[in-house]
Amino acid sequence: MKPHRSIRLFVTVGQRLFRDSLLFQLLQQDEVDLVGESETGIDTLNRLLNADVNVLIIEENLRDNDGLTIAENALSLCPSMSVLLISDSPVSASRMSIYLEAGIKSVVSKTHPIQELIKTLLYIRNGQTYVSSWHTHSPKETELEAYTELSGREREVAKMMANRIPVKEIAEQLGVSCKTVHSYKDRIFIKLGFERLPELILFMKRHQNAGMA
Amino acid sequence: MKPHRSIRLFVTVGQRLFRDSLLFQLLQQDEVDLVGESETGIDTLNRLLNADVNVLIIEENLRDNDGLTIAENALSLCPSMSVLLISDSPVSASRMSIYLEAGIKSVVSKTHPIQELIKTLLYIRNGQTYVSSWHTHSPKETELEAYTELSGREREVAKMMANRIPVKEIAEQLGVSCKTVHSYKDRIFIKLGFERLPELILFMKRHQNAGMA
DNA sequence: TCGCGTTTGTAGGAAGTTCCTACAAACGGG
DNA sequence: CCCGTTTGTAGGAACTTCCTACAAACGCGA
Repeated sequence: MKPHRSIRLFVTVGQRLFRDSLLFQLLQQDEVDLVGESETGIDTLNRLLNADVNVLIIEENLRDNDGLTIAENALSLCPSMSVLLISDSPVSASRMSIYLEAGIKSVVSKTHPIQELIKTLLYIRNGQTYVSSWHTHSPKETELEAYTELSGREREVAKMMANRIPVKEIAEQLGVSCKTVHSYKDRIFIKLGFERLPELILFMKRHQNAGMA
Repeated sequence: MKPHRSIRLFVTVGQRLFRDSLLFQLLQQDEVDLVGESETGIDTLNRLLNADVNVLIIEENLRDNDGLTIAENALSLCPSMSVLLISDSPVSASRMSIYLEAGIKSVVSKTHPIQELIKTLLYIRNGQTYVSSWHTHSPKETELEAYTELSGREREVAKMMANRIPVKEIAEQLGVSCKTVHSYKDRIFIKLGFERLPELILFMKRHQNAGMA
């Protein structure tokens, strides 16, 4: 299977600060090709036509309109597009079915971690629907689970890396070669599904705190 | 002058999705050491004491309380801390003076680009106050300005990089060595003040669109 | 308890990126 | 016309990423 074709993405999020940080995050996925962004529903509708959009990520509550309405209109303009709605709070199953009927492919709530959004985006890009698990087990558990998968050495390295200790120094302190430390790093990232250091840092900080509580 | 000591940061932002993406952004600055995060004001107050916080970034409107009140209380607990308030909309000069009087070091609005937040964070870490320019010239202008500083070759490279064309291919197409392309990249990043590819991509996309309009 | 598949600790190579330095040719003012 | 700056070009050192390797330890089922 080929490394999927790129995602022609349009993002509609009201607040610049959050739109920016979301976009930076999304643009780290190298299959993401941003073809447009907007703050409002009307503007989004106006610009969707010229953009050959593949996936639309849109906030539920926009300044000028409600995202569901916009999404419905958008879908009648480009039926082949996948819509991912960002809701303010988790949606109930009944509400979800309304969304699905409207043709929306997935809903991610603002209470979800951002990885959820990215995972969902990658998932729905080919038109599948993705109903994220209503977390029968809390995300906390999943994370702890992941953590316990790390081996002793891996944990040591993870901790040190989360404290921004440079690879070289870690190698010295553990008495192994830099290459070895990199190997641990690779394995940690694979096991936890991370791609970049900030993810690891955040994970470890949260984990530490969770451990204390 | 030494590369400043680290910023012991506490972040209070209600929505997980945005908190996460903000944090990932902030954690890319390697002087940032996250010592805590929270969704609510009360919780923030409870935890500030044990954390030896250096800078507190806090949203203006929290679920349980108003950020200003929390910030004031927080400041009476740790007077040495710098507070950066994230406001929902740009604050007027008069409102700003209220904030400043309360001891808040800076206010960044959710309508601002995220670079503004980071710049401000780095600025206030030593206790200075930072009143961001009320944009006598629009950010658009500043950006265009920056763009015109790129030389011909730099622009070509910038465009190609923004389209995710790999360095090697750029080098071939321009008939120069990879090293040269890297040099352009370096210069582009310096001139525009960027640190990572997503910033460049977003900048170029926005610039293209601005150019078309 | 033996044997075999998996995980863990260890490390090397290739390719790519970042950061810094270099240098000649072109450019732009005074 | 001279000199400082910008532009086009590239090399080196150090580091990261990705992939492969391999022996020792581990765990589980016959």
